[in-house]
Formats: sequence, C-alpha cells, structure tokens
Amino acid sequence: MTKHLLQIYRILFEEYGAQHWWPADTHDEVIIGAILTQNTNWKNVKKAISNLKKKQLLSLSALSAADIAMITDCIRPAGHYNQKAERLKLVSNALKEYIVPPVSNEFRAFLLSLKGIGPETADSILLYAYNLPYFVVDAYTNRIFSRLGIIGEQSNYSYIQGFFHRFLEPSVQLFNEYHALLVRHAKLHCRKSPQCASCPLQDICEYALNKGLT
DNA sequence: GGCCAGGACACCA
DNA sequence: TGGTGTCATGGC
Repeated sequence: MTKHLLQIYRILFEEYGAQHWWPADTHDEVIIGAILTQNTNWKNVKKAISNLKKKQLLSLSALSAADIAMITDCIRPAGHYNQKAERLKLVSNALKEYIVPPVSNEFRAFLLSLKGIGPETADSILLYAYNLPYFVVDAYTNRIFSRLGIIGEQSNYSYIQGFFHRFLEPSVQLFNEYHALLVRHAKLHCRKSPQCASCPLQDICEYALNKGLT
C-alpha cells in the first residue's frame, strides 16, 4: 500500500507542484485560519483574516485581549461567526497558558479537550503551526480515497489517519504537501458531484477499482 | 435560488 | 453509538 500512496502523491505533485501550505504568514495566523475554515470556503476565511489584520487582531495575544464583539464583527464573512469568535477566544487563552513543550500526543489531547477543536482542526494546527507529523484528514481526503476504493466511505477520522500513519513515514514535509495536494486536486476534480474528465488520478482510480486496491 | 464550502457539537433514540 | 439539527456567510 505504501507504494500506491506514494504513487498517488507523485502524480499529484507532478500535476500541481508544491503548494506551499499553510497559506499564512505567521504561526498564529495558521491557528486562527484553522478555526475559521471549519465548514467554510477559504475565500470567505481570507476576508475574515483580512478584517482581523486591519484591526490588528491577527495574533493569539491580540485575540486573547480583544472584545469578543469586535472579533465577531471581523470574522462575520467566514460564517458561524458567534461560535468561531468564542472558539478563537478560548484557544487564544488556552495556548497562552499552556507551558509544556507542544511536542507530543499530550498536546494533541490538550487541543482536543478545547471546545470547538475537533480532530481535523487539531491536526491542522499540529502539522502546519507546530511542524509535527500528524496527517490531516478532511472531507476531501475521505472523498478522494473512498472514490479510489482504498477506504470505505463511512471510515472515521482516526481510521483514515491511522491508515496514512501506518503506510507513510512520519514526515512533516510529506504530510504537509500531501494534504495540500489533495485539497488542490479535490477542488478541481473531486467535488461532491464527480468531475472525472482529465483527472490525473484516473488511471490509478481504474486500477484501484479493478484490482481491489485496499 | 439552491448547493456547497479545508467542522464541531448538542441532543436524542 | 449513530443519526440529525444547528451554527451562517458568500461564491458559483
């Protein structure tokens, strides 16, 4: 399976090139973006981030000190603004008080203990903000690999993540680029309504379906 | 005007 | 434990 996963990676990399993720300038901006992007189009997230920047609120320390109404007003374009404002505030305060070096599963458990931080958001923060080798599983990952027949459509988060962790070396660089490439690919070829024409994974998709690549 | 978007959580059976 | 409703804006 390792060689198939790496083959898919190579095809995507040759097709799209390096994605240079996460699209953020600072460590704090990664964390803020990871919360804002929950169930939201990234274009809307960029508007919210721009608003935060204008108000000089694009850092955890600034958010921690800011009035929640001001945060809410800034992030309105990203949707779910009441929930997300609370989550930004909570995470900003929590990370300020977290003094243990964020290098282990304990830190992941800590993130998951925060209301509003689920597995995908936690792993996005761990991988892209803290450079820790946690594979990020999102709706696109699930869609692409279930359509390839490699995982079941109903597979849960920990199963899918465990799958990648089992068959790939724990490389931050690889996990970073792989997830970014999957997002790029899914936006072009793997929306909810399949658009398979000229899909660079078409060959491996047919191979997977024919050979029972599981 | 409806569908969808780089989720998470509360509630209920 | 699994299914469903809610949060909500903006692009296509």
